[in-house]
Amino acid sequence: MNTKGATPEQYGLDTGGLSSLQIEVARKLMPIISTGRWAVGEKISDAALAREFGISRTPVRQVLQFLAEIGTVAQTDNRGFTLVRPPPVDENVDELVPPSEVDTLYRQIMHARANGLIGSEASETELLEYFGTSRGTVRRTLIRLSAEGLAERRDGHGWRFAECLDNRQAVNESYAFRAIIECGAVMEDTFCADPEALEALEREQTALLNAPLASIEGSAWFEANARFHETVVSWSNNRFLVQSIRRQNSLRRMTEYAEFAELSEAGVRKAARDHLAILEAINTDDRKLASAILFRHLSRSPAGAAVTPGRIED
Amino acid sequence: MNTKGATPEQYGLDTGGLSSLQIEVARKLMPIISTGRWAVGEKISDAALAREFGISRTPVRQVLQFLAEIGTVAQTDNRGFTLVRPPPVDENVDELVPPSEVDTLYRQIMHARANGLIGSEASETELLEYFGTSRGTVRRTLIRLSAEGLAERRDGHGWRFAECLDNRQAVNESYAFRAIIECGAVMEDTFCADPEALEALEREQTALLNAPLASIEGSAWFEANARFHETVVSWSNNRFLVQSIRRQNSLRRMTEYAEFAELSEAGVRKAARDHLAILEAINTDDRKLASAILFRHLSRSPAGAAVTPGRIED
DNA sequence: TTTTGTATTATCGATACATATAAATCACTT
DNA sequence: AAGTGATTTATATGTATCGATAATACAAAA
Repeated sequence: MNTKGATPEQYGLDTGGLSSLQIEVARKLMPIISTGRWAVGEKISDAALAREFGISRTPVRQVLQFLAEIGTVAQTDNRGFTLVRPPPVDENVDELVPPSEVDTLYRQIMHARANGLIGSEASETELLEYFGTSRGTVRRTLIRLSAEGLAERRDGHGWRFAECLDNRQAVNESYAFRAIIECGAVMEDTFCADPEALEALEREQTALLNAPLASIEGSAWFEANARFHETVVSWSNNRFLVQSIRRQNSLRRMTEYAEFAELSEAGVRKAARDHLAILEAINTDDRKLASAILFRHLSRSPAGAAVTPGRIED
Repeated sequence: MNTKGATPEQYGLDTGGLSSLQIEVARKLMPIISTGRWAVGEKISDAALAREFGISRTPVRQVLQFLAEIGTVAQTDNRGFTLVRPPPVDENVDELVPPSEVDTLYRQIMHARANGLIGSEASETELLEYFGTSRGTVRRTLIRLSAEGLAERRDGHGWRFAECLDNRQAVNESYAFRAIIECGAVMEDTFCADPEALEALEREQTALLNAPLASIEGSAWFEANARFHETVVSWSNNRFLVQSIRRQNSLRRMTEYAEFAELSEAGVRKAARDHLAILEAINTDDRKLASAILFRHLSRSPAGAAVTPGRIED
């Protein structure tokens, strides 16, 4: 691999002139359009979107102008943007709007870590040469990893990566940890479910329960689960509990890169049923029941008999 | 305020020529010497210390040379360093070895936030000018805050601080979190106390129970507590539980500086008694009892009646 | 009055170079 | 052989500047 003077283009990345924030916006916006929030011909307000995303109008307008170039929207003088036709299907998104450099490197590092290609410690320069990116990208990626608890600066020089959930022991500990955190969260005095969010989760889990297995993407399944657990814990209104679950999700996401968890019919349905039962219990404010189901849900059978070794079910 | 070409000295910081890593080492090393690990005249091995701290010999030697300058140790040709006399009492530590710029700014930001001097959102430049430090320091401090979940980058520009870094709320959440973690740890199947460590803790806590209040250093008290809780959780044999408590301890170590936890006779004795009762229960393997005492120990009275607002008792 | 388009300003990111300093190596003493 | 001191090398930091771009302010149109 060429490690010197590498430009993004060499790696097939053509950012199409969009900045990283703009890329982020584009990748958020396109699915929204796809799901039909606006009818064809309807006006799309840049100011509203800016407010929704919590940023200024400038990057939003730039993305809309980009979408105008590819014919998704049209800009009329003094009348703003209107939808012409929904953007090309989501699968092309990566091609149309490639992930930012940081996103890419983030994935590469996670992948390399999960497969043992890089050790638990590394200096910036090492990574820089190994992946052939710029120092800044490496730096920002590491900062992001550290914000998620997946890496931390060592005293002196270099970075240390979190160990991955790469062995039976670590996975078991992770489950035990989550059981403690999540059951504790549900039983907190300050726990208070948000009805809207609860309903959204119910819809999502019901869909997972009924959809044909073949139509469920592995990553979609993972993210739905992660969202379920994180949302439930967030109702505890305790930032440290939430932070812990986020970290766990990040760790689990990382191992997901290594193994392509094949979904088993039984596992998926069981998990979705559990999730729905938990939501139901929360909805009727039977927190003890919710906690009990959660505990069982997160308890691995001690022998690990029913579970393929090293596989992550939920 | 002059923001260009500013040197630490202009702000009253005299780092004594020590780098941030060296400062850290010095502040770790001096208490170790104080507790009498080495007798006067005994040799202090730089290599061993470097190994212990997980860094190279270079910064350790520089610190030792600094300690030689102030007469704590002596360097003899080809015979390394030997202890001459324990370093000046801990209270002078800040004066002798001022905290690093990042440490300082960290505390300043926490303090400013807690007192409403800065809002929940701020740009780097704002902080930079407000506190009169360098860009790099601001950056690294923010990164650290974000790693601890107390701040996060906003999309676009600027940073957002955690909702209420105003301490009351955060401290309550911290207590609730620790109660969940520690009680969960004690009740784990894999929990197994190490007799030696248990005995050591008992000795330490007994000493705290009986010592005259005036003789108890605030920081020593804090560290003993931190050690107690971390050790108990470590017996759960769950790396994630241990990690969580470590993080909590380091967070508390920082906030402790912001508020000057004055020790109250009643508080100190009560805590030490609680700790001893917990150890006793663990020793007889009555884990339910241990967990119950722990829970009460970590529960703040809801009205907060007995506790000075914003004070950290344990 | 609200929304849109444009101009201005503020902030951050990228880069480069000089400096500081931590790590690694090696020779020497004990 | 182990530990120490000095040297070399690698790495990170500090500072400054420039350019990109996000935020904001403002003018014009609906």
